[in-house]
Amino acid sequence: MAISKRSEYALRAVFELAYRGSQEPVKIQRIAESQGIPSRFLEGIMNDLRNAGFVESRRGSEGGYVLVMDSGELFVADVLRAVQGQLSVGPESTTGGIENTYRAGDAAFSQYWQKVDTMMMNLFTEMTFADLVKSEQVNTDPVLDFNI
Amino acid sequence: MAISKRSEYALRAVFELAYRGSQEPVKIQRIAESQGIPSRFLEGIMNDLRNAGFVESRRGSEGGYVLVMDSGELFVADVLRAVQGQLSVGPESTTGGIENTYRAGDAAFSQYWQKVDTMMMNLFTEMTFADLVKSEQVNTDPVLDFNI
DNA sequence: ATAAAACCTATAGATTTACTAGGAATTTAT
DNA sequence: ATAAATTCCTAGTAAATCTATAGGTTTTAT
Repeated sequence: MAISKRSEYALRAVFELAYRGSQEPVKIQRIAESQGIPSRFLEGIMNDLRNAGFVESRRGSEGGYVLVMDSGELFVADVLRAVQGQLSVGPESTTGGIENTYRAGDAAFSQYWQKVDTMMMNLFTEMTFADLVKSEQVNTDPVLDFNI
Repeated sequence: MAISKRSEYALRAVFELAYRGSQEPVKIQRIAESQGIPSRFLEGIMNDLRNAGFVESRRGSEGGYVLVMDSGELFVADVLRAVQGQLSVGPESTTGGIENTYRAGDAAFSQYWQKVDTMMMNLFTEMTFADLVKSEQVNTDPVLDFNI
């Protein structure tokens, strides 16, 4: 699994909402401009996020999107799952043909890819958007920069 | 980064060589049949592996490929690097336009993807083909199956 | 000499990705 | 009520990437 542009945009959009921490809905246009995302493209992404239940939307003049849950309870893994098909790193299982023949290495690789996937998922499941916001603040706030 | 079919084939091909442990060259046809890889496709892959210096080839009637190094000194990461472009998981860096504007989250995400990549690389760099062969034997040898 | 195999280059078909377009539905401001 | 703003829904397209195939050249063992 590679992080697609779509996934990146989804993460950045949620980050933007968490970063602003606004109770008022934020428009797609705003999010798009702030994060450098094509706005029409972002529409579809926000839809996925809404269907997944992470954001609520309001239409009309003062419309936009609001984070439903606390950013400390929303994980990178959640968003990735919502916008990206599968999250596994290993190669696609040969579901195509009726491959019944066992090949030397099947067991070893299957086990290995499973391990890799697990490690990956752990990384994605450990990181919340609150963490990311905190990290951003630490990295950009000059007051916190002790290296000057 | 997702593991492409090409990468999977490369790993399986090297595994096959390590698994056989033969001093005699193994033909592409044999590798392809054993591992279920399209043989013409495998040609290009073996070429990459040769250019990377992991296998040596012999042409002609009794030709084929031999592993150059001990399978305990060859890592999954090496093979992936040889056949797959980049190994990073995070999204492509926006090298396209002259994007100079800093966006909220750049620091946080950049740091995060770097961490993810590092963890990934560790997984790939820790696993040798000798390990995989061992794992395959443990998983398939009935004598070693204590769960019966 | 012949056969068998690696090697080289090109390319076709399929799939995925990133993005765009047009309009319908809904809410707010006036 | 009307108009404007915004989300929502459904296609579709251009480009890239990936998988695989094809034809022919070079090398080697017998």
